This record gives sequence, structure tokens and C-alpha cells, in this order.
Amino acid sequence: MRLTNMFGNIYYICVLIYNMPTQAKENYLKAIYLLSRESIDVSITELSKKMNVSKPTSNNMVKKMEERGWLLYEKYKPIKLTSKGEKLGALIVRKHRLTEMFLSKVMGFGWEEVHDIAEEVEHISSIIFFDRMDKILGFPTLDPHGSPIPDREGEVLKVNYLKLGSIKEGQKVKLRGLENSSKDLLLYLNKKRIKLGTVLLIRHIETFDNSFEVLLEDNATIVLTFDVCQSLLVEEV
Amino acid sequence: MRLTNMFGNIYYICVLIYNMPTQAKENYLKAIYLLSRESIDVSITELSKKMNVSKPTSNNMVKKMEERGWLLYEKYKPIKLTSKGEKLGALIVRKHRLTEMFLSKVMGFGWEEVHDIAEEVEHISSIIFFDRMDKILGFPTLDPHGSPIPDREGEVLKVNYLKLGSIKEGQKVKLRGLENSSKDLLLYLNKKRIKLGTVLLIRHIETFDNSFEVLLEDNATIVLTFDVCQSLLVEEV
DNA sequence: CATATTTGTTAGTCTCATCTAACTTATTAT
DNA sequence: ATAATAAGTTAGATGAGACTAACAAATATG
Repeated sequence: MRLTNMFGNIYYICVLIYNMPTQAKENYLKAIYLLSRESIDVSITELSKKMNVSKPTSNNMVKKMEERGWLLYEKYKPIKLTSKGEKLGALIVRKHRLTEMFLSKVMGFGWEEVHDIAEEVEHISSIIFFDRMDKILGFPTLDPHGSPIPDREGEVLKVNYLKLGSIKEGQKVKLRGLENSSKDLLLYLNKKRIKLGTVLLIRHIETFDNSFEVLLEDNATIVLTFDVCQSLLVEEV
Repeated sequence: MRLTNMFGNIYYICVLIYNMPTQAKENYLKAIYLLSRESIDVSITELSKKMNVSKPTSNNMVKKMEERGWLLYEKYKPIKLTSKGEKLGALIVRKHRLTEMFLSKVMGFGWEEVHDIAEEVEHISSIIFFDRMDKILGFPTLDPHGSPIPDREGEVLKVNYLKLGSIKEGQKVKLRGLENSSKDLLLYLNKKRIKLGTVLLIRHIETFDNSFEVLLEDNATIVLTFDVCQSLLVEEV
């Protein structure tokens, strides 16, 4: 973009924004960051799948991001974020999760509604906007799905929850987070009246299909498939 | 973008978003809409200036927008929005002004801070996001600068304020809106403790330079240049 | 080990939004 | 009325982000 001041001098904005990630690059960065955090090796193919683009597209993008100093890549080896890339990625996730929290706590959206909106809001560049959300929310450390919100330096609180699937019969646990926050899972949990903080007592584990019979605080008994149990992160109480 | 489902079927998203305005087109649409509302003839050159782009760029954009059915254009004649373009433009302004209101009333930003953030937020496509803002704000009709917020159909409340510059000596008026909401003007008004609703009594108009000597409710007397007076929209009380 | 499969790369194309240089067509001023 | 100025257009280029088709290289499998 070109700007002209009152004396006719011309300025090119592209110089100023040269090193800022575009919306597309922010999305790639976020994807790589999140996959790395899950200890998944990020290959070109993996990234293509995650981003729903062709392999040449992500290949090309990875090269550009390497030039920017955000990551290191060698053929057939996993993509590794540099500290700069790591921090940038964390700050995008921070914007995303702060937004989700704001949408949930301040604007009254359900935990199944917040992701899609946050996906758009996270690309807003204004820093004061997110700092204000943070302040209004009282500097939260977890988002509505129990995932940690990176701090302003991109540092992430280490949480150590267990998958419900690894809990033994008879134990009592509290839901603390989700391994995957798909809308389908969230709607299913809504229907079962399970939310973060809900206490679950494991009554019985069916050896045939590994399904869990769980007692809720309101004395309702529900059956959860093993798949669902692997998506629920809990803490013993 | 390409999506593949679990059976390997491929879907192309481009078909779905074909007719949605890109962020750039939304900005052109908004600029044309706002200039038209101020009864300014929008020429290719005018639009280039407003958008800080070259003439071929806006020329090219106008042709594309005409193809989309958002406007009508003939060489050397002013650009005219179609009803479709008018509505789209109004809805972008609606998002912008609702956001400004939300930033001001809910998030506590000053009226001089809201514009730049809203400039980014207005491009978010989620409808429920803006509807929720609207609801939380109690369906406001005016933004923090006194400009009307178009309704969901793109209809705008007709307001009929006067420029302070056209008011006679001795009259008492209330500030209702601003002709231009530049940050400089807003900061200047902050310094003078003038905000929407402030009552101003015109003590004296200096014939030499048309400056206004104005008495505020707290009995402070301030002098406003004619230029500033032309930017203040008032109502007699 | 040889072949099949997966992974990654090259080359070339496309659209969008931008630019400059050079040109044409109106409008304005002398 | 003509020259100067302003407005608009054409042509060609660029960079970002996407694609396909075809090929190369590494890994896995029989």
C-alpha cells in the first residue's frame, strides 16, 4: 500500500509490515505449534493434511517460513520451530484461547460455539484488544476447554492431566480438559450434562468393548465409549 | 481450498465463498458507501485517494465490483451503488459501529481508541458474534461518536444535527455527533472535557477568525476554531 | 533385495490485489 | 479555441497463496 503525506512524499507500508506474519502464515505457524506440542512429528504431508492444502503449497510455505527464521526444515525430517517461531505460534494460540474465554465468560457463548469465532478473531493485530480481554477476565490461565493460555511471553503452564481411559474402576475424578475439542464431542457432553469440573465416579469398565459406566453427582449413570474416555482429561479427587 | 472427507471425496470451498466479498472488497464497498452518504460524488480518483491505492487499482476493483452487481459505473460519472451494494456496505458499517460501541461500553476503551480496532473486527464473518454484541448492548442505534448504526437490513436512522459552526451567538446546544472522528480531534475534545451530551453555550463569535467562545456547564470558557466547530454536530436545547 | 508406497520437489498455472509507465479522453482556464 | 490539467484506461509486472501433473527420493513390504 502507498501513502502520500501533505507534502506529496510517498511512503510504502510494505516496508513496515515486511516481517509481520500474514493471516495464512499465522495459521501454518499455529498448526505447526499445536502439532509439536502434541509431540507429533510435523512433516510436509502432515502439515498439508492439517491445513487442507496440497503438498506443494505447504512445501512452499515452509520454505518461506524458514527464510523468515521461524523454523528449520530438512527434507524428510520433521519441521522444527525456532524459538522465534515457537513464540509467534504461542502468541497466536494465546489470542485464540483468550478470545474463546472472552466469548464464553463475557459474551455468554457455549463452549461448542467459541472455536469458530476465535479462529477469525485470533488474527486481529491490535495488542491492546487482547490485553483488555485478559484484564477483564482476570488473567485466566485456562480456556473454556481446559487448554492452557500461553502468557505474553508465549510461556505455557504445564498441566498434567490423565486420560479418563487410563483410570481404574472405582476411582473418582474431575473433568479438567479435553484432548480434542471437536464440536460433536462438545455437543455430546452438553447432552450428557458433563462440563469442566464435573465429578465422575467410574462404576464399571466393560471388558468386552472397554466402555465406561460412570456415575455423575446427580446420581445419573451414563455409559461412555473408550474413544470418548480417551478425549476426556481428568484429575483424581 | 480443498477438503477431503473420510471416504476420500473432495470438496472445493471456493464454490461456496464465491460471492462473498474479500476483506479488500469490503473496504472499497465501505468507502463508497460512506462517501455516498456524505453526498460526495465517488469517482475513480476519489476512491483511489480514500483507499490509498493507485488509480488503476481502484479502476480495476470498481469493474470487478460492477460484475458482482454491487455498483454501476460509467466513465467520468460518479459510482452508484446498487441496492445490493448499498446493503452490503451498510452491513459492514453496522459491524464497524457495533464493534466500536462494544469496545467502548463493554470493554472500556475511549472513543479515540475504538476506530482502529473496529477496522479489523468489522471483517469477521460470524453473524452470531455481532448479533450477540448487539443484544448485550441493548440494540443501540448510535455509535460512540454519535454516528447511526445501520440495522440488520442495512437501514439507517435519519439524524438531523447541525454543525456548531452554523449556530448563532447566545444559543445553547448539546453535542450529538461528529462530522469527522479523527483521533486528533477526539484527543483534543478529551483535553477540553467535551463528550457526547456535553452542553455548550455560545458566548461570543469572533468576527475576525470566526472562532467560538463557548461556556461549558462547569463554567469553564473555551475557545474553539471555526474548523473544530464545523466538526461538531449539535442539537439545540 | 527388488518393488511398491509414501513423501517431497519441480515446473507451470491461476486469481487477487497491488504497482508503474504510458496513453487517451474530458474538463477547465486562458 | 486551444492548451493545460485532471480523470480514466491499457498493458505489463509483481508477490502471495493456492492448484495440478509429473517426477525424484526415501521408506516399507513381500
